[in-house]
Amino acid sequence: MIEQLSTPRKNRTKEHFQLALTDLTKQKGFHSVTVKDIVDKAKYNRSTFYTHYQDKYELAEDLLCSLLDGLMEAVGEPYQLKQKVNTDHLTAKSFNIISYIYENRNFFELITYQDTIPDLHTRFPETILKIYQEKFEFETINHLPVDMDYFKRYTAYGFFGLLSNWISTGFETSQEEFIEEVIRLSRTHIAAVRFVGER
Amino acid sequence: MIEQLSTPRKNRTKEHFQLALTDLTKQKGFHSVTVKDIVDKAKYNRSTFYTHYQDKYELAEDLLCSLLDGLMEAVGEPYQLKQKVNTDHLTAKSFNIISYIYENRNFFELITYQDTIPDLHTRFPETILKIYQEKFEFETINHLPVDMDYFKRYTAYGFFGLLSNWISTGFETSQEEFIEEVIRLSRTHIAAVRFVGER
DNA sequence: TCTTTTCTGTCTATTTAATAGACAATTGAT
DNA sequence: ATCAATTGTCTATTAAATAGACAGAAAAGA
Repeated sequence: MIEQLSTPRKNRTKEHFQLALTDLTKQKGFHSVTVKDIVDKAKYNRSTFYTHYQDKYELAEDLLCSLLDGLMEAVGEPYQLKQKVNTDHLTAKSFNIISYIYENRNFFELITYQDTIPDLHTRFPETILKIYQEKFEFETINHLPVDMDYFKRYTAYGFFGLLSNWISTGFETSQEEFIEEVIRLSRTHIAAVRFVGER
Repeated sequence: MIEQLSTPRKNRTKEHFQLALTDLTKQKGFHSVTVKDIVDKAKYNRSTFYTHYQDKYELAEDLLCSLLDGLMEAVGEPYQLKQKVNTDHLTAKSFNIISYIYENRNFFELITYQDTIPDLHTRFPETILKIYQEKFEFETINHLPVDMDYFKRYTAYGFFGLLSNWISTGFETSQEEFIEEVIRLSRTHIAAVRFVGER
């Protein structure tokens, strides 16, 4: 009698629709993707689509949220640090944002398209910023006094710029090399990082 | 009242199990893949697995058949030729075996693994041979008389050797370049090809 | 422009694939 | 030798998925 909002079965079906939308968006651009295209690709009945989503925009929103929420959560675990870490000791392990994006590159490649998932181009960098705001604490080199809000925005968008390039070039440089580059640039003005706990 | 042997819904579920098995086999080797692994990966209930397959071996067999049958069928269409074609006029369009393998490279990469889908290492080349036997007719350079059974076996396994290398090197050379190479080698002893119709 | 086709969103009724869970037997690892 | 995990088989249950109709909107063609 209790109808579940989320079950393994529902999630599975939704994921298949999400994957279909991702591929179709790359193929023909989001605006020209039809619900029929999606159900044909995912091999479901058209009725099934409407039991889960109102239209393709709701599906796109769901897809976007799934991956951006996933990105947020990926930061906390499993390599969460408890004390502050000097940037000259930063290791690749700290950067699970990067590995998350790489693992889900099939989705994040969508930022290289113009006619793509709605709001992706704004909400992806916003999410990076949110992570910086909520999950990290920074210490400037020589304790230079700065407005930390601005500093976080500055470094977050700097990082976003590097990420965009990494994605757009088809992940040419390896994860490890890319992380090294990010660390090198961080050291120019960040003395230490603290990863803020979830609770 | 009539129970269908194959429905879109069944096929879809089976495909998901097949994909899960493919990935897991690459990850940990076929012998150590469990049914539990498969259902966890594909996100189905374990009971569901047994409504479709007896065990992982039956799934493997199904997967193997799907792709080898697909390969057979890919030859006939859509570029089936009706008259004989001189090898110096062979074009890339004739080689839909190659494009099929490339499109399904996620599966065919399994030949680069030792502990892989049972019988793949023998049945893949056997299928290539079967295609040569049933779908092609050859004409040797200068009409040199040969036992055509042997000739087909010889050229089929030669082609298989090239394919194996192409797959093993991670599809380094492009489809087009690879096809050109195959054509060049074919010309050394094949004067003409005829694609045999299905019916 | 008008015509035709395709797609949409919403709605039924139906069914069957998927689920949950128990069970003893088997396997694998320590 | 022991313990945990997995297997294969079996129930009963259910809700996701299907089939299909419908009028209206949108897109494509003439």
